[in-house]
Amino acid sequence: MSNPLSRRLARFAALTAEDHALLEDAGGERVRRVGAREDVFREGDRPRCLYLVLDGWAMRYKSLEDGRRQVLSFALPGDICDQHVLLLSRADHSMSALSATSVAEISATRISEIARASPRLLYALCLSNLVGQASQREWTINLGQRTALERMAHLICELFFRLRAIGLTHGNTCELPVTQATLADATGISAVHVNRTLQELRASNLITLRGKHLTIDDIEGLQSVALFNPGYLHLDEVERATQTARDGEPTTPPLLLAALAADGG
Amino acid sequence: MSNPLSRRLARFAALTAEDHALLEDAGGERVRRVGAREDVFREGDRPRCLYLVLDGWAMRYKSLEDGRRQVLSFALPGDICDQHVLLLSRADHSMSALSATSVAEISATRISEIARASPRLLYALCLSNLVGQASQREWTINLGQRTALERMAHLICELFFRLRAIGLTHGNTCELPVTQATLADATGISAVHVNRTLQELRASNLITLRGKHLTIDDIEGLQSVALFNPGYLHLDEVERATQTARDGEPTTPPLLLAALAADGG
DNA sequence: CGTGTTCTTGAAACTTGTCAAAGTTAGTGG
DNA sequence: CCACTAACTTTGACAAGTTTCAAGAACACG
Repeated sequence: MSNPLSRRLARFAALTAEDHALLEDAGGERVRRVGAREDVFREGDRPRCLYLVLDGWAMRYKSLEDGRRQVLSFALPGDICDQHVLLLSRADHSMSALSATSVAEISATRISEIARASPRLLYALCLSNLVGQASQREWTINLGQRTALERMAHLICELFFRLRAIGLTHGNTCELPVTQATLADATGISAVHVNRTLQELRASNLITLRGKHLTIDDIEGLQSVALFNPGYLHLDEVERATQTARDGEPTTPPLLLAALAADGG
Repeated sequence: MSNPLSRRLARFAALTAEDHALLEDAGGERVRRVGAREDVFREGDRPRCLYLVLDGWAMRYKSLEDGRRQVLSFALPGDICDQHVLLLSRADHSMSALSATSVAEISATRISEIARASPRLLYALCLSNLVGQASQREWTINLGQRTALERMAHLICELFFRLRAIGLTHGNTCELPVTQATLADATGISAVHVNRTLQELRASNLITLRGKHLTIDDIEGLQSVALFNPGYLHLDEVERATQTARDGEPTTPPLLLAALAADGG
């Protein structure tokens, strides 16, 4: 019940005891420890399995030929690297650990076993995938439309909300094991300006940031600066999904895949 | 054989005559004509079906409360709006036509029929979906790391390559029914600066752009300015997928959904 | 207790945005 | 088919935001 994948998927569907049991040994399948700054997989690698972050922070990123680098997303405990790695012949981006991290390697066949055994789990996996897409869209907007200050505030909001959803906050504080250089690669602003931007957020009494220790002093103020609306994170999708579990079929039209499972199962 | 969905999916898998037949009437299911600047669906709408662009150009976009707007992607003939609309209770972004456009409305049940009837089609649909995600990642990098000039060049490269793949180019020219204001919303730069940037591309003898008529004068030069690598568009994915069709099961580990279809079918 | 990484600061340069107005094009109705 | 209007493109001058470079301070690790 307490493994990260269970907790994650439980956000998207009301899982039964059997569902949890199914996920339980998936988490233990094969665990790999990755040190800070080490890659989990690299652009161009042949995909072998899905990676599930059990503990620690990771990021997905992609580089330009000349060395410029863009962080695509941060992966927190319970997050699965996106499924493209299984369908395409080569990974088109890399993933690396920001702190000491442990990741579970889940084979494709295991995933499909899980999905076939439980329509709820398939539904939850699809939703988890779609939430990843929604986040990528939000990052697109963040980079395209927001100012440096707004972007930083937005990123901090996202991380704080996500950490809170998985129980990794204490009141209004959390860890932020990310260097300013990495924040720069995530927000598309220079490292120097990240520094100035963080100072501005501090000066506005919105956050306190010392070392890797972040405190949100004024979450509403921060959200308002960031034009942050947590909807895209779908942190409470479970309400609708609960109906799914009850009726056997989702109340909203299912994605092609969810539909498949419902009919074909 | 000649409908846009067929052509699109044929890029991702070697389709049989039956596959094409299946797709044939899907395209005709229900066609809606949308005038320029008109919305196909709007953020907050309840999803009813998938939209397939048959003809004309459309865009997906999302707005900030204060009116700033980010284009998320352009949809050309053969493109499907992404599938999130079916799994989430509310659309989290809008889609609107850039020119007179016709879109087919494909119901969720129809999609799942198609997917269940042919593993190849399911596989192709999944790939189509993943290519959309890869594009979104590329846009993230574009906005985060490239300069205004590089971004414009990159966007033009993407559009030209995509148009060529669907036969909508004539030599090195194509239509570009997009105002500079829209290009601004897509590249995250101001409309005025878009204008200057286009002039710079013209001055470098890379493109000719008069009205809605675009000519690429030096595609290699443009790609090099843009740091453009067409790989993410997966314009030639069919090679691997051909194997799929032959062996009945993909040679690379299938996505959870493709796996489902292969086993459950 | 070094030593390398990360954070911070200042000044100057550069890119991009804003404002405002003029020119051009396209579409509509008389 | 012209005239008129609205939408779109182009221009210049200036302001603002952000980057770059360079150097010093703080911190973290072995």
